[in-house]
Amino acid sequence: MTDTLEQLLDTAESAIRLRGYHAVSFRELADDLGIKSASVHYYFRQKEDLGLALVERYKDRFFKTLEPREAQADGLLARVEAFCSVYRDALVGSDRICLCGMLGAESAGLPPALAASVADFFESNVKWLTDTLSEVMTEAEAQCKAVRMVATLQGAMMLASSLKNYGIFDDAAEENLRELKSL
Amino acid sequence: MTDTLEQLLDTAESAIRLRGYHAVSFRELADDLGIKSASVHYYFRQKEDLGLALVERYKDRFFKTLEPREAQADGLLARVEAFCSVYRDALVGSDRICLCGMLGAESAGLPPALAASVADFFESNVKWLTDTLSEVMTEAEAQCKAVRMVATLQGAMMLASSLKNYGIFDDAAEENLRELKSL
DNA sequence: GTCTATAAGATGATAGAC
DNA sequence: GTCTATCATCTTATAGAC
Repeated sequence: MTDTLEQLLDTAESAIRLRGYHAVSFRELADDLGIKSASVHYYFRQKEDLGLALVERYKDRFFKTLEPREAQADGLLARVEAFCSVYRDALVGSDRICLCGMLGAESAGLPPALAASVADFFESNVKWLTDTLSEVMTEAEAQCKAVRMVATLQGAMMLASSLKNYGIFDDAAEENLRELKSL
Repeated sequence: MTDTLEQLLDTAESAIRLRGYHAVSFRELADDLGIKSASVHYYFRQKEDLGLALVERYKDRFFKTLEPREAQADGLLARVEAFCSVYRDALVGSDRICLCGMLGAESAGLPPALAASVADFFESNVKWLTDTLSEVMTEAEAQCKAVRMVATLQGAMMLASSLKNYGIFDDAAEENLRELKSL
């Protein structure tokens, strides 16, 4: 039996990734856990604090999932494939888009600190890919391709979710890799 | 002086594209227009009706903007560039992401009819690009590239908005076209 | 840690006057 | 068309008991 804090984070992440930050309330999360909303406030004084904790946890998890896959990958293409596979697992494993994809869209309506933490996730993503791709091209070229790849993966999650068809994510992601292979 | 309905649609679209469907209220829209929320209900009985009207108007505007640019474009590449330019103008002209990009992310939390109308926007987008690209490749290949292109444009809007840097959209979009040129 | 109780305000929506 | 008035409900958040 997981403790309440962990259950709370899981439930909140799941709800926000499905419907967005403003569509999720402390009451609803409390109901899901069989507690009262005042108890949710015990863990997170404000909703913003919950959001910040969720994004921090999400970032940690993302890179902790990526690291061993990267270490095991043989060659540039395999490392980029590893990166894409973390995205794919996030989508397919939860039937939800990326937490930061959702919050990134809602950015302008979020508490500034939360929006900044989300932006940091994207910067880290782009940096990781840029560093990886820089092995075989100039850094400027690598950054363009890195930005495009993160944009494609995020957009493909949103599209696949709206159209209720994961094949769409795979089509877009494979197209990404196909281009890299022909390099 | 535009009439109230048009002002209402403009204000609502602007607010939703900035902060999301659930972060926008009838009261807030009424305040922006200097009227009362009961008057907003005169135009749209439910919030869902407003959402539906917004997406319909957005779809119309998108394709009415695209058509003359398509007609004027010379060759496949120019036609795809025309498509991308409608996206770019939507982002840069309003300092906001695509209405359907925002609602697509929030899809699972929206009234089903609204989510369906948003999905239809994406299907139309993919169909237009698939038909265009089919001139020079198989339809299966064209569809993969079409899906990827819409995903990239949508994701790039979200990224550019989160990172507050339009250069990011341009990098991703140009990368899209570069690939097409080398075909 | 979790509860009850409560506050102050927002929200979608309606009835009916002007 | 726009208003006032009102509703039931939800929301974030706090104080203080157990």
